[in-house]
Amino acid sequence: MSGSQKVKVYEEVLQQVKAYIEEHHLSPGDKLPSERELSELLNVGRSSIREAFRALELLGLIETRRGEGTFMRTYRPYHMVELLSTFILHEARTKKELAAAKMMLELEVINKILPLLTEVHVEHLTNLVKGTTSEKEAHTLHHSFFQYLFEISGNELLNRMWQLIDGFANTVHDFSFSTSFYEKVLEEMERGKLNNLRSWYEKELNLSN
Amino acid sequence: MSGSQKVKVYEEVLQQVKAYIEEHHLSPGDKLPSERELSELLNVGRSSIREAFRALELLGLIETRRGEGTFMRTYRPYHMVELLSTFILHEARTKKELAAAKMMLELEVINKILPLLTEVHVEHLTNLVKGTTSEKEAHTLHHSFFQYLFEISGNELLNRMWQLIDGFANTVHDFSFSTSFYEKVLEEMERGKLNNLRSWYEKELNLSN
DNA sequence: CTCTAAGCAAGGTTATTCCTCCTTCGGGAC
DNA sequence: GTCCCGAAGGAGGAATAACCTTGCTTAGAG
Repeated sequence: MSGSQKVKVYEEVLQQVKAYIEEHHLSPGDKLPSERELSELLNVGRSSIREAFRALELLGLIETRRGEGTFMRTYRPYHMVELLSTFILHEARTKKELAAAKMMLELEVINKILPLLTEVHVEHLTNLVKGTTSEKEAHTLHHSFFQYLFEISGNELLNRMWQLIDGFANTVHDFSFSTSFYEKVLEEMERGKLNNLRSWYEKELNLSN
Repeated sequence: MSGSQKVKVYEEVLQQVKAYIEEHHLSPGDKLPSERELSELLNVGRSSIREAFRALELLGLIETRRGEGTFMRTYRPYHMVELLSTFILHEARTKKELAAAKMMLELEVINKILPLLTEVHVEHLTNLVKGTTSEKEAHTLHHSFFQYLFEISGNELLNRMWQLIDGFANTVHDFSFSTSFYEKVLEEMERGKLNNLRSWYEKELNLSN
């Protein structure tokens, strides 16, 4: 009675778990309380705890190992990504928004690392591009290329954002770029200036539409 | 037992639900089978169905209305971005990283709306800036200014990302800008070109360090 | 000291029960 | 005939108990 809570228990549990994590400063790899323990601690049924845990697991935020327990995990787009494809298909708008966000992040990282770039970096990137011949590897190249840039930049936040968006984007759309794109980028990187980058990028996106 | 299933039931359910959706061509708004129905159809416990459903619900892929049933939902990527933001922002929260992400988004939105800008828009923004005198209102100005730009751009994903970062950043640090910044931006907006924007931005950020 | 088996803790899964909310539908009042 | 109200059924929300499997720990046999 007392005015019926609109909030579902499992949502409340999610909040509590989040609070627990922050309070105890849990990092990836650390163990969360057991389902039974939490169930008693929060005064909710074990099923509700499990519903919350399964949700977090699908998100890729926790990992649960049978016979051992539930653990924090470094976030990586995961099971979720595969599922999304079924649900997104029709949304042309979502597609565009994801592409825009992805481009923004990738342009930004290039901009940021430009002053930090050394010959070693350029060489590494050149090898990546030259080592890619088949179209099949095209996506891998794109990912490695930019992942490397994000590592150079050292900005963990931007990196996370990119990984997130990249994961989503790839379920919706094939973002393969022509190798000439990377070659041009490298060329101008060595010159230390990237003026037309945005327009190249947009050209590539139109091609693959 | 025949090599022990490693796959959890709720994961299997997820696949089955996905298959069901594709097979029956369900679109947003359509109803999914009830928990009890699915439970019987797939020969699994209702709890397992619920675990799968709660996970999908958290991702924003389905919506479940008590007393009515479970329905497909229009996918919105920013829903997920929001969920993950807590954890992502939590991982990397130096002022520098936050500022970089914020700047990136704000520069991006300016870039995007530039071709769409009309006199009406510019006038609205001018009034915002001129109507702000006290420092106390400085943050409000910044928020209204860019919120308006994001609305013009119509990109909900970028908007949501910005709101999350802006909100988080302001609880941790003070990011006030001088009014001359907005004046300069407006000036160049009317000229239709924004060359030095990035450097102005960085100058402002250094001031507030 | 080493190996093994028992025991325990933790997740995996199902079933039952009860509750609350929403929709539907039928009967009676007007 | 129309409108309103209430009962019934359907659907999700939640708790609890029971039982299984897995993995770790540990005490005891050798």
